[in-house]
Amino acid sequence: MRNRSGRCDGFNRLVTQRVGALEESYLRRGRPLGEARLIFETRAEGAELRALRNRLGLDSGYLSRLLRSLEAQGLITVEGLVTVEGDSADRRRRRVRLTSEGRAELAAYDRLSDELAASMLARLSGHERERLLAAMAEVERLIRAAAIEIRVVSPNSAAARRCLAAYFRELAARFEGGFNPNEGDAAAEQEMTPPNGFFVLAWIDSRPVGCGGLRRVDKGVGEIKRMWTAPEARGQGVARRVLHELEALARDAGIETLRLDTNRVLVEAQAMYRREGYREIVRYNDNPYAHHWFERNLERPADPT
Amino acid sequence: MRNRSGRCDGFNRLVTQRVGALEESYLRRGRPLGEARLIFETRAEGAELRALRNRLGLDSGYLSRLLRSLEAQGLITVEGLVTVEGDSADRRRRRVRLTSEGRAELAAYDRLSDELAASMLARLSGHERERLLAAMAEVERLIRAAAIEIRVVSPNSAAARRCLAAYFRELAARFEGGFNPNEGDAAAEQEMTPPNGFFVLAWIDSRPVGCGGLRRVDKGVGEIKRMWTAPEARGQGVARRVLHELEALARDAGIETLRLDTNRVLVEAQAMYRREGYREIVRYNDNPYAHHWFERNLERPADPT
DNA sequence: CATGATCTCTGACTAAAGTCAGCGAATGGA
DNA sequence: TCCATTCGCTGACTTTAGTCAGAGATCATG
Repeated sequence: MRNRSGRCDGFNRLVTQRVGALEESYLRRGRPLGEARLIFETRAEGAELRALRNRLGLDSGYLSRLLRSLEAQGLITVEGLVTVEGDSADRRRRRVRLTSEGRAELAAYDRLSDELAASMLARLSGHERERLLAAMAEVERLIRAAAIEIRVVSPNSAAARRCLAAYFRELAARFEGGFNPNEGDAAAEQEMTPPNGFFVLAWIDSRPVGCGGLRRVDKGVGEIKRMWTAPEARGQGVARRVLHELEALARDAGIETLRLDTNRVLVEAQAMYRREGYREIVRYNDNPYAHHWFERNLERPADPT
Repeated sequence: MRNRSGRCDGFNRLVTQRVGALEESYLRRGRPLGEARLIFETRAEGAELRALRNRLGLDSGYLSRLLRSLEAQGLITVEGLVTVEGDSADRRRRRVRLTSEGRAELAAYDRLSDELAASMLARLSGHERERLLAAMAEVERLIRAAAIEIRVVSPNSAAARRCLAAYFRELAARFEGGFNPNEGDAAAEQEMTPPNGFFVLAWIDSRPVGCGGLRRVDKGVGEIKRMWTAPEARGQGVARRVLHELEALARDAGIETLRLDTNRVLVEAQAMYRREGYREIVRYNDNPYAHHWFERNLERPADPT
């Protein structure tokens, strides 16, 4: 442990130094770091104040003042939320957007960040450079994966309902003939409460970014349903973590066989199930939206073939 | 380029976040970050004010004030340099040392750093954890390597003389019969100035941490001498970088064959020369301190066998 | 439609971080 | 020996970062 932490320790000190150098270079643009961070975190696509406050850990009063200052510099505009599809948006919430000058500043900050990285890479050989970039990507991937937290929740909780609603909206958009949650398997969620089932949410930075449910269909048989990952969190192994959690819960509940169905357009999902040791089987239900049916025996390890 | 920098960018933002979390946890010990950083950077072995000022980028007045505050808390003592071996030390310079209370505080900060790392690792599987640690070690190693800078200097410059003096001290301590710089090859340094030779220093954070020299002994033949790495910078590839630089300079100067001699106790050096493509040859000089002689043809690639 | 909660904003603060000019002692070369 | 330089220190300052209480608008709920 000491040994391993020792290694982390060196890494911590090293990156603290690099971050120090980065922030120093930001300061050279003649703007306090708080404002620079705000521009940087808003990005070109804009952001809600809420999100900025959480991500940067700012007091709401302080944030407000920083925004006024950036507004006075002509770098941002603050506006109410746009109403999406008749949904009357919460008119208390506000959204920051970079003006074109603001986007130019953001680009300048991005350039500084690039330059620091480049100056760091310049003295390495091509081979070493590739290894460094690969190692950095690996660290990034794994730390992001470590930031995912899986928790069992009630399928009726507010966060769960938001995830399910987003899931159904996506199905309606992607399925060839649309999707009606009342057909298929309407009230499956109600069977996803202990002890006969579970519903889990995946969280990143206390934001729900994915879900999945398990219900018992027979003594030793369970079914996985409602597997979904928020678009902004894809490619980080969220669904895999959700699936593993459900499998562990199933094992604890004495379930040996897991089944699931899926639509033909959800090719990423099918690929993941195969990777995780699920094998295609014959139709076992009459879900009108399903085209493929999978099964896995939890006793056997999940080596993909 | 954009693509690659894009990856760095994500990494930068990620570590900025982690560093933010780390500093927040430091603040929980109820001491301003500036003081905490100072304790952290002083480490158990103490440090010169100069070094602290450079590493942390502090104004000398500000540093002084921070030190007074830590002194008042009983965590550090500030004292003059100790005179080493009759060398009259510069009595303006001062050195910080942690008291036993200070070391306890340092340990507490180290623990916080460990805990953050552990909480980060906790959600990963054993396999992933190992990959993360390996990737972090790789990033650390390569960034450290990238921080090494090699420059051609005069062998009479102050920094060069300091390195050579340290080198000779080390030889005197390690060689079985001691070492007298006046025997062997006394004034070799004088031949290490362009165009007939070169002397290079390796720098980390503008501190010289290693040296090496090249002199021409015949039309197409050169000799490598005075290869040394400071103890605190070993294991980071400093000597390898110095050697590569000298080889490149030799090539530019039309030298095809490089030779060198070494003492039997310098086993790390011998291993490095072999790794870098040098082959042992018969004695080519009468250096009384040499037991092994090596040679490499620069036309051939340096694959070790 | 009353009530409590939430969201942003303002004013009045405090603490921390950092800058600048200059002093006295020590040093290293001409 | 003199002179410019370096090192650490002090006092007087500014800027940045962050906190706290409360106001006004909006929202969710019974």
